[in-house]
Amino acid sequence: MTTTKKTYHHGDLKITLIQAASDLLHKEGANALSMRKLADIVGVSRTAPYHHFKDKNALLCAIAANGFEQQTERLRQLIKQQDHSEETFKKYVFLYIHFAQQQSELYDLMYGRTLWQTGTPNDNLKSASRQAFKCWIDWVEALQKNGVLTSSNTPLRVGQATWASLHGLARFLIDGIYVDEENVTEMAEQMLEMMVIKHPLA
Amino acid sequence: MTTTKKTYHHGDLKITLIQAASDLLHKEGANALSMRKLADIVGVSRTAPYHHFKDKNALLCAIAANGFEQQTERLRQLIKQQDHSEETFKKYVFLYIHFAQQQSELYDLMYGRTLWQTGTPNDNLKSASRQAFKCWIDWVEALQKNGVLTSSNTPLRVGQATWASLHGLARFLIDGIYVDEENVTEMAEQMLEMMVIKHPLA
DNA sequence: AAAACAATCTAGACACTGTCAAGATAGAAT
DNA sequence: ATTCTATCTTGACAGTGTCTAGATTGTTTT
Repeated sequence: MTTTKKTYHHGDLKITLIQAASDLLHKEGANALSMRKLADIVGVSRTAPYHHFKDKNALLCAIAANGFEQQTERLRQLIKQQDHSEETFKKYVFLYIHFAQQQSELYDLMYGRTLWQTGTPNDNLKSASRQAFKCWIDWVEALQKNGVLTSSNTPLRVGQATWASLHGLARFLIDGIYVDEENVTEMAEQMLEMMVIKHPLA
Repeated sequence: MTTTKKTYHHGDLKITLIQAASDLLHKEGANALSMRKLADIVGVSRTAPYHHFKDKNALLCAIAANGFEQQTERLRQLIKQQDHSEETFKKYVFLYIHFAQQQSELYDLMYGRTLWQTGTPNDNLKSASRQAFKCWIDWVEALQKNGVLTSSNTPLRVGQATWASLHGLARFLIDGIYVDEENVTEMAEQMLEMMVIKHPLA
């Protein structure tokens, strides 16, 4: 017994489970993520995880909530460092798509029906996703004031419409239909052209 | 034995299975659609369906392919009856969203990762979805020529971008995140405003 | 320090899933 | 009439989520 301590009580099981689950999700996909396999990996009995998560849904909610916090933080960083310009907006669009591609399984979990429709979104998850949404809407409002996005509608509506568009592109990409990875840049730029207000050259 | 004939061979099993599966999918959702339950409903042993479909994936592909054919047909009808005007385009946008809402489980199967990423899309499915896509791109080209959609890019790119936007809205709606049913109309209209070219009033 | 309690972990079981293998039955082709 | 083939059945296996009852440990109360 040099490094690994083998006590009856694990000690960190909850955090360890979330980490192992996130890892497994990323590496082998949502389909390969089972409670039993997870318990095996962590080195604990099949039912041990149920003392920290009510059910599988709860575990997945925790992972998804983490994802939302990551994404919110990333957006906050970008806004803080830079201005509310068209360029920053474009940068975020590419960042968003990139995130969806790099973490496609996590992205699916965060925005997909597994948790929101089939399952039951946690309070934690609901709050984390709401925060991400609010952060976006606030920024959209700033972008509207700067003339980057249209002011023909409320920040809420414009925010929903733009995010939905982004989301659709992300989904086509990671679900593997109608759009392939080669043309992501072109696609995103075409989409930006539809979203961003065209100003006469000064 | 008045109506139901109880022969050893079913006769129509393949078609019956597709119909029962579509029905079950629509009424109880993809999660409730299992091969065994299906066999039970149809009144046949658990493994009988496997003589008509290689596996569950193949059955789902058949259902999804049907969905694409329906959608293509609907678009063709709309174009044939009407012109390539902005109004027709708007009509289709609402039709599309309506389809996604009314047949949300089918929509998810058609465009989701279950078949395209996790599973393996059938040749039938690939062909049906490609046809739907081609039909859309052709129409986009006509709409570009009529000045409804932007000509700043190829029909392919504009078609991808617009469809992806629609898809994103549909997904948010049916997956139950960030958009609720009350505001569908407003949302769709905001999206249309981003997509359709604004002409100076004649 | 001893005893009661609560948190955590375990093994066993149940119902469910997709699907493989081996055999039964029926209709079609020879 | 016999062979062939398509179709259907039963039995089995490994995998899933999760419930129950019991074991072990750490914490609190006496």
